[in-house]
Amino acid sequence: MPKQTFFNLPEKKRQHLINAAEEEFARVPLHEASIANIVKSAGIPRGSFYQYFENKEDIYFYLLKEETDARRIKFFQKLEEHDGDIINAVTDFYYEFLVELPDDREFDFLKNALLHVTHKIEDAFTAAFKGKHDTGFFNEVIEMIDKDRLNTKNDTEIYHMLQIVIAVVFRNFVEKFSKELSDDEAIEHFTIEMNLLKNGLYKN
Amino acid sequence: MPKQTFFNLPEKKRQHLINAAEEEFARVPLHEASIANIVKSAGIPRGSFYQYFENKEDIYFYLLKEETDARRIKFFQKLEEHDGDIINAVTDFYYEFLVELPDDREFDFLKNALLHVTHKIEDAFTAAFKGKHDTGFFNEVIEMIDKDRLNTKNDTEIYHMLQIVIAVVFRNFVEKFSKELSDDEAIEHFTIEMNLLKNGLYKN
DNA sequence: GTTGACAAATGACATCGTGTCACTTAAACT
DNA sequence: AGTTTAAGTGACACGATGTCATTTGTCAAC
Repeated sequence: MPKQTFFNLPEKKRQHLINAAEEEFARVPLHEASIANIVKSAGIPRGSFYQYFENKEDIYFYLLKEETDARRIKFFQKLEEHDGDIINAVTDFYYEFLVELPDDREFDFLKNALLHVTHKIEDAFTAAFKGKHDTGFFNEVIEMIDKDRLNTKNDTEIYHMLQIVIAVVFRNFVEKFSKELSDDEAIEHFTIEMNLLKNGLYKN
Repeated sequence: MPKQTFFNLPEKKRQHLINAAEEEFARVPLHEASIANIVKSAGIPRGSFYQYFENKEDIYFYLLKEETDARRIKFFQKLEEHDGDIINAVTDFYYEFLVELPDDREFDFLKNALLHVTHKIEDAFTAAFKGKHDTGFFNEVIEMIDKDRLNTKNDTEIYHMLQIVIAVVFRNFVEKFSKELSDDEAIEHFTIEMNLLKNGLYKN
């Protein structure tokens, strides 16, 4: 977490710094990003950066969380819109994400994150869906899901269903970025996989 | 790829260097590993390292490929043993991987890789299953699969089934390592998810 | 309005890591 | 032996990180 001094900063200066950081993280993935570039672009001295943040990761995960928090709200909206149909909700979510493309900087930021995923980054992303246990979002999703459509009413199994869906959604994002699929191709692939998940891979 | 000079090295010296590198990559993930440590531990001068490899990534992905190549062969064996039943094959594969634990160094090496996955690392792993298009391994798997068990005979859909299976297998490995699950827990989770994949998430 | 105390700002610096390059040594071939 | 080609070597230039002693700013109390 950023230090208190960061939040005490005048709005304008704080935005400047955030912009500079986003720019750098859109340019290159986390491990290639340099604090030197951020402070240079933000026009602040190096020492100041360390007044506000512990290190590079600190500001990175702060920005990433900001980003994913916004998406989580979107996801819950979709889940409600689709009456707890998790597959429809997630498909709509994926579709909307691709179509109303974030601006270039945001796009590149997420692209870099997804193509250079570490476990911590994946956690930050998936927290948008399943939430941390202590925040209770996971349970919230389970409650909102329409269990009548599902093959089971067992919470443990539903938990694993969510894990599967998240893994496949994630994979599709990565594939979209790494193979530079068009939106249409990406959505086609996504739909095929969601249907396979629904109906199962094997004959019954 | 390592340079020719590396392969020209006397067996013993080469093994020494490989050992030193594996040790370092077992200690910390790729981006924290230092060439300084490797050459120090291997007892070779820094300049020599660059005679053999382009950089850190070069030796890392070489080692990772060695590792995954061995596993790919195992996977094909399993696929044959289980008469093309991909889920059974992959479950057996997962089980065996966990039980006949690699030695500590190998274990930590893979753990570090899996917990700090980048797209390139994931590719190296999944290549073990699906192979590169140009090597034809993907087609090979498709041919070996018993399509009669599947919900479709369409190659495109089967391709996506494989992608799904790979994504879920991958997720289970990461979960096992990140949550430090016992082997029993890991296998239980895996089995649940494989059954969900087989039968589908939704009622039909 | 001066003082004192605390928070924030600053940039030089110590440290460490990378990749290169000019030079040395060894090997192979004539 | 002499020449050419490959491999070995470590000092060095460069760039990045995180720290710290010092300076600057702020604000309440007197």
